[in-house]
Amino acid sequence: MASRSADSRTGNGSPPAVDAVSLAIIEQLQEDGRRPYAAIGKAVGLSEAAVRQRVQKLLDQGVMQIVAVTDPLTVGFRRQAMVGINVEGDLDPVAEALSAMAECEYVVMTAGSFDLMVEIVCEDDDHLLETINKRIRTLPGVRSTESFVYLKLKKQTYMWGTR
Amino acid sequence: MASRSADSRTGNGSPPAVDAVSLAIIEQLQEDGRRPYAAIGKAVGLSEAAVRQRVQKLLDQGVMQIVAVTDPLTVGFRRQAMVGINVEGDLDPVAEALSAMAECEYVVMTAGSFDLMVEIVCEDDDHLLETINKRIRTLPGVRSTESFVYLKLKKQTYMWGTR
DNA sequence: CCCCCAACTTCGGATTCAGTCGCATCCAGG
DNA sequence: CCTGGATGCGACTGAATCCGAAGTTGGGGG
Repeated sequence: MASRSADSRTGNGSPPAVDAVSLAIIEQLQEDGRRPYAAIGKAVGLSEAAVRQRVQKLLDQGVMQIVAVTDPLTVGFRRQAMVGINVEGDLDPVAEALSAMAECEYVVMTAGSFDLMVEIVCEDDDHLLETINKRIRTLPGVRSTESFVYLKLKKQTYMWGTR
Repeated sequence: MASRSADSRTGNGSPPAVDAVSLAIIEQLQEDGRRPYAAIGKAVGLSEAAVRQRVQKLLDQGVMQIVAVTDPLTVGFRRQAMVGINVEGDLDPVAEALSAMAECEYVVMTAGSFDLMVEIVCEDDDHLLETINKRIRTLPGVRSTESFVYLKLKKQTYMWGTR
């Protein structure tokens, strides 16, 4: 029962370990997020209902989500950049502020010569400049930034766990 | 008609501009990749079949894909890093080699003090070291690398075009 | 003016989804 | 060893959804 208390923890404990069958289900849905439960069941050796229950649980637990992902260029976002940021003092408030910005697609705290790295998705050069210069660099605690404008996206997969 | 010939091009011409209705459909599927076509139709003002046809075309054209995305930590990948790379000569062969590696989730050519930036997803420290030290740094043309190990992922969305 | 193409709607049948039930298995405690 | 509770699975049923085909409309281009 003492071990039970650990179960309620959100993420990085041992309990939420996804078993091999659920991994196989995830792989199926990574190929096609709309694949019918029956087809998945046949592929992984489970009944349709069992697959449905597992998928529902995986979604509820936040282990995976099923979403549409788009090519930014074709939906009108022509400028992207990775921005490395150095911060003075506590990282959290800066990370929170960045996360609240719609243009920040990706915010991560890192070890190395940057404290934070942020991926920015913008419509055009003006939008990108405005975002970096007026909104990020003016955040309290931001000491310096370095931008890496995207020239060409060569690979982008969503296949974690498919190895 | 001369402009017509450009239509056959894969991606970055003007033609594949996604109209407002398709954008609305994409937004629906970004919220829930399995939402029924009828529900989407009601939301965007189209019949169920019309939505289905548009979704199929968007998928065929590669404008979007519907996939399951997972939290790397919960499926056994505990070490991630962004790696900035400087290259000697042509970037393409290096980018190709990186794209072929399963551990490289994300490969992009950039302007700035790195030529390439790559996101690496690994199971543990050994795997990460092996990947960076033995497989990336030994690629012909790679002049230098700089690694940014992830300490905490603060935000990760898939909402391009939902603004 | 007519033809053609693209996109939409309607429609019916096959499939799939969403609950619910009972059963087998597994563990903890008596 | 045996019992009680919880969990995960397969089977079943009605309702919703998916899917292909066919018919309709509207707008260029010849």
